[in-house]
Amino acid sequence: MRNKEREELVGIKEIARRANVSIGTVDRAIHNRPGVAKKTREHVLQIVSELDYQPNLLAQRLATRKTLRIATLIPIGSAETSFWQAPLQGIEQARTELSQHGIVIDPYFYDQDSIGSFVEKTGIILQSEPDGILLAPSFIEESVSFSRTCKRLNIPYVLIDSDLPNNESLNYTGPDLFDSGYLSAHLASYLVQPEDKILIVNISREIDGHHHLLKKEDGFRTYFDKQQTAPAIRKIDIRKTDVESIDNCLSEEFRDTTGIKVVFVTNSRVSTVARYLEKTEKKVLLIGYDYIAENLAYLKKGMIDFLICQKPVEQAYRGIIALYQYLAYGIVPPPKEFMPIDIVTRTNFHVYRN
Amino acid sequence: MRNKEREELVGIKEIARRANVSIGTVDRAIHNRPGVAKKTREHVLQIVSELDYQPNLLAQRLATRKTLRIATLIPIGSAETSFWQAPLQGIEQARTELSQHGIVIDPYFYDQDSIGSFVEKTGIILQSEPDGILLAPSFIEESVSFSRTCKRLNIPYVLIDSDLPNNESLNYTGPDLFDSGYLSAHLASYLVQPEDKILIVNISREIDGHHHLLKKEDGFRTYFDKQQTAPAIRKIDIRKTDVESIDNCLSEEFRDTTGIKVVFVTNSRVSTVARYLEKTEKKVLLIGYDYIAENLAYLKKGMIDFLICQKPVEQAYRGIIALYQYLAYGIVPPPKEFMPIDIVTRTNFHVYRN
DNA sequence: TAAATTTACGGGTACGTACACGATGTATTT
DNA sequence: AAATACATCGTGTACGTACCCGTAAATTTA
Repeated sequence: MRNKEREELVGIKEIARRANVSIGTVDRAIHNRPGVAKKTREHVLQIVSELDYQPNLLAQRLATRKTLRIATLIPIGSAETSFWQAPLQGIEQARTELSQHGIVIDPYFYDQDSIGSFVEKTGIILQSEPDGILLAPSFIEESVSFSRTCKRLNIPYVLIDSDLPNNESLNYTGPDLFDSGYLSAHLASYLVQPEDKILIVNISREIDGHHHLLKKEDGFRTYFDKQQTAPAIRKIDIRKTDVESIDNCLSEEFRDTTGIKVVFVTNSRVSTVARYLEKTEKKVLLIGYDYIAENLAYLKKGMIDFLICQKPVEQAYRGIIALYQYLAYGIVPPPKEFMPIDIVTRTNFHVYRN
Repeated sequence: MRNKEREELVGIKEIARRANVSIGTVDRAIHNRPGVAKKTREHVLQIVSELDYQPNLLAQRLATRKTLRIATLIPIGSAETSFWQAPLQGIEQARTELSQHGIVIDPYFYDQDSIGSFVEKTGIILQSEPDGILLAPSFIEESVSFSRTCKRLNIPYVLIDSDLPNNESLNYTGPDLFDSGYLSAHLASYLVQPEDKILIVNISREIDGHHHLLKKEDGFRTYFDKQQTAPAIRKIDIRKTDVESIDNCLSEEFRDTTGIKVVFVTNSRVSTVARYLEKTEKKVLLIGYDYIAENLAYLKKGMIDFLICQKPVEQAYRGIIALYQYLAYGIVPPPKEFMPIDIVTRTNFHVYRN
């Protein structure tokens, strides 16, 4: 560690010297605060651009003793799926890092099965008057309504996990659902012969609202629509998510249809399908979603062949960082930030970063 | 943006007040600099731990006007492969971010085909007395020798891309080559029938020294060794890297061997194989390495099916960050940081982050 | 034209830490 | 007992920026 070999870093002081004004005036000019003559301001800004002045962010944040408060609203991890632990982890990570920079993050949670809880929490958040909001929307209409309110109150918000129609958020960081379905079909295409059949399985209480699944299915089908020869594709919607109902629906399907070679489950509930296939000793290839404990168990056993993952931890982390950068430095993020579509198998899950 | 609601952040000043000493003494005690009575020091440290004092990193780096200098040494991007542009990009990214924190990064390059250039550059680097070094080793012996010198001079160094035997570096950030070969075999296993044959292709001037390739091949074979039924595996080593030589070698192989269904190329030169296969209109599945322009072109066309990628940009970026954290804050990184093994196809490359 | 007001600008202090220097006190030497 | 050495500690300044406050100059009003 050797001492500074100062490369004459220009600061506000040097600018003041060159412009023959005080540093106070330079400060006002740069932040175009009132109280500086037009001519003086132009002169100062002239020098600022000449010297390509870059403010020292350290000193800046040290001097502005502002505390930015960011509220996050995501579903709470349920017993049925541990998926939402991942985004929460990303939030915690951002919280730890940013606490050094005077950022406070307040996490809020809603019940994915209760619209009321969602509306309730949005009210509480608005009351706390945060400087920015990160939202993982589930209920389309209510979320759109909430986002309008944020817009009106001039509170910037970012979305993760799922985008909203006609969205005007500062940023969306999440998957392109269509593409992930498309990729799944591409993978499936390697696994089937023309005479084989493919089964798409949607498992969700409300498949209409959750257009998640439909977009993935659409992507999946679109891939095969483009091929000249395509296997037969069947699909079932399972609207009761308990084990027994799922077993029944699958049993029925496998009784009626022979030659199913690949099963594509459009969300993280793939483990329940794996459970069924294991129990009934069916030899089919299985593709599903999300790096969660339940699924990994079956991935290791070889019951699940491919998991499509979209870095939920990083989604939340990046969302907050984008918000932070905007609030603290005025950096406007790109409106859409699509996450990579990762393929996780039993031979690479051990080094996967969720 | 609302004003600070100071949550009485404890600083060195508050500690000084409580301990009835000056902030100067607290400073000495914390950094255990000399000049503090044993009793006083203990008292101060007592209070420090009671208050769970966390130094303000902003103020710290603002006050210590040290400039840390990090030298990086990687191969220069050659006409034959653009691979090394990626790590360089990671270096540049780190450089941009860290310039705010008083870190200077000096990139050096060597010619991957010239041991002399490597040795020469290591000499220049040592002469510049950097505070830390990031190295992408190619020549095993010379690199080991260089690392010993660093050790002796007490200059911390980190490795990327490829580890060294008996390595004592501060950190290695890169792929686990064996695992990546193993994964490739797993993918290949979905693509073949028992009667099919698999061809492994090593393309490199010095396959002995470049044990890269051998480790991957080892991982690949190991996978099939564990299976009860395995396809026949053939392999060829191509030691001349010009187009003509590669064409000849491949022609010979495909003339002598029928039923080759999958070709596994153990490095980024897979595009040259794709070129051959395209020209000769062979219908085989192709697996190779690295997200580089040459390969992407064939990926899009469907001539390459899978590319295994290991985030070279991030490797370099993380390596430098690890070095920075160590030099600036004394944070010791984990010795090995294995990168994820990513599977890139023509349906997900557009959102891949190299 | 003098007084009142507004506008423009400089000076000073604070943020939290590091470090040089100087001022104490205590122990050792002559 | 005085002189010296040394250990211990406090003070002051600096890092680069923000922001408050006071004052001088320019402008308007009486």
